[in-house]
Amino acid sequence: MAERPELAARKATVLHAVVEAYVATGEPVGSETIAERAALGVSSATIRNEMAALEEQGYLSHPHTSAGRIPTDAGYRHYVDALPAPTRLKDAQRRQIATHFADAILDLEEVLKGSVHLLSRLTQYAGLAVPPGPSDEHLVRLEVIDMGPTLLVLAVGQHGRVDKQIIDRPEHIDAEAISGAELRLDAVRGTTYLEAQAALLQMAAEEPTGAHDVLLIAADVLRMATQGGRAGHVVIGGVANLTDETQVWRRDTLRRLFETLEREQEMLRVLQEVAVSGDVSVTIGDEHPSTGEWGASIVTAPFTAGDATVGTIGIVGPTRMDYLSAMTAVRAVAKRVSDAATEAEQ
Amino acid sequence: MAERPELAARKATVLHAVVEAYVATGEPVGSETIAERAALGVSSATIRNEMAALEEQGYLSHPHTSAGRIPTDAGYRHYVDALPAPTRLKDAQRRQIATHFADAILDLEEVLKGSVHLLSRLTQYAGLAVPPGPSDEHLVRLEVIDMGPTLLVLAVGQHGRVDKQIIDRPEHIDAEAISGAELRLDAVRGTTYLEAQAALLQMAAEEPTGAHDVLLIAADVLRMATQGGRAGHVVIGGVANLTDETQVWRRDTLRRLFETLEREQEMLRVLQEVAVSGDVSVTIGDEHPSTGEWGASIVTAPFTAGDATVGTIGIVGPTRMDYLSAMTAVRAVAKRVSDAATEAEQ
DNA sequence: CTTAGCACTCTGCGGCGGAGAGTGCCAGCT
DNA sequence: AGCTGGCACTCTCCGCCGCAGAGTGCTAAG
Repeated sequence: MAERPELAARKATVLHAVVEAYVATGEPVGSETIAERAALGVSSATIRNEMAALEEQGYLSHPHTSAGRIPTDAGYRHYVDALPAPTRLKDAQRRQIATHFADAILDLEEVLKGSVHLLSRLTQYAGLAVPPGPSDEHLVRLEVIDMGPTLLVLAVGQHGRVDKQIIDRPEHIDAEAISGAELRLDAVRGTTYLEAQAALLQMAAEEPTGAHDVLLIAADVLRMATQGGRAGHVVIGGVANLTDETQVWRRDTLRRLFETLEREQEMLRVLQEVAVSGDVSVTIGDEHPSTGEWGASIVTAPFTAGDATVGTIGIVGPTRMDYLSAMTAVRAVAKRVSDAATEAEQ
Repeated sequence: MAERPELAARKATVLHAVVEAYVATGEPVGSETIAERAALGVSSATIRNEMAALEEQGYLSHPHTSAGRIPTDAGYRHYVDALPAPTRLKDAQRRQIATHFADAILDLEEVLKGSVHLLSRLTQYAGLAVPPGPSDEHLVRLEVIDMGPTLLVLAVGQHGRVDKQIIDRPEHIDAEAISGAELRLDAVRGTTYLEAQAALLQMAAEEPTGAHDVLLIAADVLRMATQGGRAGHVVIGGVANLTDETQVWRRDTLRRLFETLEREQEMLRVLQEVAVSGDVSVTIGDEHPSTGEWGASIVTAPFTAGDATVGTIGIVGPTRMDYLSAMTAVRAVAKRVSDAATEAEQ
C-alpha cells in the first residue's frame, strides 16, 4: 500500500513480462509462463505472490478465478512509462519509411495523407493526423471572385492550404465594389490569417463605399477558417485494420469508435486533449473518456515546422497494443513529417 | 426449365414473400410462414413445391436440409426488378430530407458530404457519392503563385471546385516570367478544363519566352486534375453502420470492404461500373466482382445539373438489404442533390 | 522470504439426447 | 392435373454432463 508510486523492482519486472506476454498472445498469462520467460530465478509460486500483490494494487486483473492475469489500463501505463526511451526501428520498417519519404512532396496535406497510411501499415492500427491550423499561417492570396449570383472567397496559405467559401452575393455588391476591394485584399498578403482578419475589419471601417461589405465578407471567411466549425479537420487512414485484430474489439465499442472517427470536430477535440507537447504521448483506455468508451489507446507525437509545433500525428488501436513498436513508429514518422513541414516552410 | 425468363405469377409471389421475410427477420424462412404471410389461399405443401422449383431455378437456397429458404443473389435481383417503380417515402424520412435541404448550401462538395450522411442515416447503410469531375466544368480562375522556392498552381472551377498543386520552381522561371504569363492564364477563364488545357499548350508554342514554361506547368496541372491519379474522389459517410447489422457480415469480408472504401481510385472505378445512367441502379452481390467479394450490394442514382448527368450518389449495404426503402431514399436524395447542383449551375 | 505441494475452482470441449423446425414425398381428393 | 393432408426424415439448436487442463491460493517447511 505504501509503495504506490514506486514499484519494487521485481514486481515491475513481473508486471512488464505479463504485459508483453499478453500483448503477444492475447491470452491471460499464468505464473508459470512468467517464471520461465522473465529469467528471475524464482519459482512460479513466488511469481504468484507478486501477481496477487500487483492485482491488489490495481495493475493486473483476473477474468475468473482460475485464469491467468491480464493487465489493467494502469498496468499498461506503468509498462509504457518504464519503456526505455528511443528504440531502433526494425530494418524492414526503417526501409519502408525511407522509401516513403524518398521523394519530397510539397503539399503538406498530401504528406499527411501518405504518412497516416504509412503508420497504419507499420503498426496495423489506424493512423490519424491533425494538420496545421491556419491561425499562424501566412496568407499568400486572398480573393473575392465574382461568379454571377454567388461570390467565391478564396484564401491561400503559405503551405498550400486553401480555404474557400461560396456565398450568395448580396444585391448591393456590384462588380465595381469587388474590384474596388481588390487592392485592399492584396494589402494583407504576407500577414497571418489572424492579423489579416483584424486588418480587414479596420480597413472596412475606414471605407464606407461598396467595398466595405466585400472586406467584411472576406474577414468573415478568415474567421470561419480559423475558428468556425470547419476550422480543423483530421486525416484518417487504415481503419480497415481496426476490423481485424481478431476478437479484441467488442462489436459495440468498435461501432462507437467508428462513429467518432467520422465526427471530425469531436475527433479533433479528443486529439487535442490527449496530446501533450514534447515527445510521444500515450493515452490508455480509461485515462480519457473517449478512449475508455472505445477500449482503445491513442499514441501521438507532435510535428514541427522550424521550432513551432504545428500538428499532431499518431495512431489508435486496442488497449492491448504493442506500445513499444507503436511509439517507435509514431516517433520516427513524426520526425520525417517535421522535416517535410520545415522544408515547406522554406 | 422453359420458363427461365418469365416466372409464373405465383412463383414470383412466393419468391418475393421469401425475400421480404428474410430481409425483415434475417432467419431462413419456411413454407408455413409464407403460406400465412402471402395470402395465396394455398397450403404450405404447395408453397413447398414452389420453393423447391425456385431453388431448382437458382432463386433460393438452402443452408441445410431442414432449414428454411434464403434468397440467392439472383433471387434478390428478381425481387428488385419486379419492384413497383416509385414509392412514397415514410413521412418521417420525407421530413428528414426536407429539413436537411432546407437551407441551400452553395458548395456542391458540402452538399454531397451532407447528403451522404443523410443517406446513411435514412438507410442504416453507408453512403457514397462521386462529385462531378472537372472535365466539363468551366474555369473561373487559373493562377500561378510565386511562393519563393516553390510555385502554387491554382485552378478554380465554376462550382467552387479548387485544384491546387505545389511544385518546385524551376531555376529559370523568375517573377517576370510569372507575371508575363498572367494575361495568358486570364485568357482561358470561362472555358472548360479541357479547352483551357489545349489553349495553353497552343499559346505556349507561340511564346518562346520564360512565360512559355509557366503555361506548360499550368496546362499540366489541368491535365492532372482531369485525368491523373488525383482526378476523382469519392465521398463516403456512415461507415459505422456497416459494423452493426448484427452478424450479417463476416469479419473477413467486412475488412475487404473497408480496405476498398479507402482506396478512392478503386472505389471510383467500381462505382462507374455499377452505375447505369437513367434512374436508380442496383448491383447485387455476385453481379459485380467487388460486391461479390464483399457480400454486399450497391444502390446508386445519378444526379444531374441542368440536363447533364454530373455525378452519382448512393449506398452500400449487405445483400440482405431493404432494397425498396434503400432505392426510395437514394432516388429522393439524388433528386434533391440534382436540384442543388442545377441551382449552383445558375 | 522462498518454495514445493496440493486442494480447489473455473473454463472449454466433446458427446448425448430431446425438442423443434422444416423439408420431401406420397397417396388421395377435387 | 393440381392441390393438400399426413408423415417420416433430417438437421440444427440447446442444455446437460463429465472430464481434462490450466491456474490459483494457501499452507507448511526450508
